[in-house]
Amino acid sequence: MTVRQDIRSFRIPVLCGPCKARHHGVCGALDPDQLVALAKTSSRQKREPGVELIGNAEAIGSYSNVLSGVVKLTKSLSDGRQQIVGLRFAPDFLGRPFKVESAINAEAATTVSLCTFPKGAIERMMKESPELQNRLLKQTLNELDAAREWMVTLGRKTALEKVASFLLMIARNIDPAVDPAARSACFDLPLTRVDIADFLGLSDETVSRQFTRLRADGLIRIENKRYVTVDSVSRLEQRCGG
Amino acid sequence: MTVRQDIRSFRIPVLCGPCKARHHGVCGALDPDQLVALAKTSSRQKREPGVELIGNAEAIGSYSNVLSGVVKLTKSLSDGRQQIVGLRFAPDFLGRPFKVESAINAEAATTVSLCTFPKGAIERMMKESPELQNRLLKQTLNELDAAREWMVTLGRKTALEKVASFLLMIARNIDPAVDPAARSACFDLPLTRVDIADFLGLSDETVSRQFTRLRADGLIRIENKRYVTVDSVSRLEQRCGG
DNA sequence: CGTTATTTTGACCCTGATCAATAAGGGTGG
DNA sequence: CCACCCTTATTGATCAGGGTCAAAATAACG
Repeated sequence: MTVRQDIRSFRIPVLCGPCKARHHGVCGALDPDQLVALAKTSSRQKREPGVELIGNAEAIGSYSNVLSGVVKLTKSLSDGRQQIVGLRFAPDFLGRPFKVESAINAEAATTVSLCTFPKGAIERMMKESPELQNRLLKQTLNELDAAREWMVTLGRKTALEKVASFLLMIARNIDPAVDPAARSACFDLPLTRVDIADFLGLSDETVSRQFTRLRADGLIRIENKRYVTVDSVSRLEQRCGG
Repeated sequence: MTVRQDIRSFRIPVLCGPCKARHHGVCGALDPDQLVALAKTSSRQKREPGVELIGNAEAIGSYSNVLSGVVKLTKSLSDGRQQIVGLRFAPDFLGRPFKVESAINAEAATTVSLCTFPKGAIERMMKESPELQNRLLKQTLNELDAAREWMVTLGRKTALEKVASFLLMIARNIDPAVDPAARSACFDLPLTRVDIADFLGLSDETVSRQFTRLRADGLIRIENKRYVTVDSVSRLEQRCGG
C-alpha cells in the first residue's frame, strides 16, 4: 500500500470505509470531499421487518442506501390487493429523485440497515456531480430492465414458472456467483409466502403448492420454511419458461 | 420576435425547428451547436406497422427519437409467448444506453417516423452534456414509474380492469388533456387486439369479450374496430380497480 | 407447554384460456 | 363499383389453472 493511498483513505469518513455503497453503489461516484460532506448529514438506521420506510403519497424527505437486508417496494389498489413492484438489496439506492411525493410504498422485508441522507444534500450533489447522475441513470436503467423482465413473468408465465423464476432471482441476488453454471445454491428466503405471492401476482396458497411441487420433483429442499437449497441450478432454470 | 431570437433560430437545424423532441424530448437538453452537430449525423426514417426496429440480442448501432406513431417494446419466451413491456410515443427516446446488445425487441405498432442517430454521437454528447444525462434520467424514471404501474395491472387486476386501464392509458397518451375530469375522449387504437392481449397478459379472445362488455355497458363505442369513443372518462376510471 | 403466526393441504368454484366457427372489414382487381 | 379474398375481430362451447374458503400441520415464541 503506498503513502498516497494512505492519505486518500484518511480523507474518507470512517463509516464509509467498508461500505458496499461506496464501492458498487451511488457513493462510488463521489470524490473524498463530497463523501465527507455527505457523511456529515447522513445517519445509520436499523429497521425491523414490516416497518414502513416510505409511505404512499407521502412527501419524500430523504434518500437512503440499503446497507443490508431487503426492502420491498409495493403498490396497492384501493380494495387492498397488493403488488410488489421491486426489491432492493444492498447496495441499492432508495428513493425517487425529481418527485415531491412517492407513488409507492417501501417496507422492510427483513431486518434492514440503511444509510439515510436529507433530500436536499443529494439533490445539491447531483447538480454538481455528473458522475453521480451517471450512476443513478445506470442503476435506474438496470431497474427498468429488471421490471420488464418481471412484466414477462407476471403476464405470461404459469404459477410454477413464476415461483421457479423467483427462486432463481433471489439466488442470484444473494450470491451473484450463482450464474456461471453453479451446481447448487442455498439461501434464506427474504420474503414470506404472502410476500412472494404479492410479488408474483398469485395467491399464497398457490405459491405454497408450487413449492411443494418443486420439492416433490427433487428440485429444491426446504428447511424451517425459510431456508432453501437448490441442488441443480440449471434444472431449476429449465422450469422458468426460457 | 426580437433579432436575438432570429439569430438563435437560424442556428437551429431546419428539420429540428418544429420537432417535438426538441421541445419535450431529449433534444431539449442540447444547445444550438450541439443540435447542429447531432443533426448532421441524424436521418429521418419511416417504418410501416410490423417492421422490427431493434432485434433481441442484436447489437445496438443507433438510437432514435420517435417523431410520430407508436413503437411497441416486446420480450418473448422461447416457446413463443410474448409480452409487450412498453410503448413509446412521440417524443420518446428509443434505445438502451450503456449496453452493447438489446434485451428486448422494438417493433412499429403503427406507421412510425423516427429520427435516428449513430450510437457514438449520442454517447459522446452524453459525456459532454450533463443536461442530456439529466433528461435521460428523468425519462427513464418516468418509464420505471409506468412499468411499475403496469406490474400492478398485470399481477392484480381482472381482465375487465386491465382493458379499462389500457383504454385510459391510451386516451391519456394520445390526448394529454384528458386527465382533468374530461367528459369524453375519442381516438384510434394504435394496437390490434392481439397486441393489446400481449400487453395485458390476456388472450385476444378475452380482450375482445371485455370490449364487448364495456360497449354493452355503454362505457365505450367502437367504430371500424379501431376507433374508440369514451363518453364518460370518469365512469371508465371506476372500472380500473382504483 | 400452551398460544399465535405462518405454511401446507384439501375441496370446490370461477375466471379466463383454448379450440372452433362465424362475422366484419379492408384491399385488390376485374 | 362490386365481387372476392384475406386478415382481424367477435362469439360460442368447453376446459383447466389458479383463486377462494376452510381446516390441519408446523414453526416460532413467550
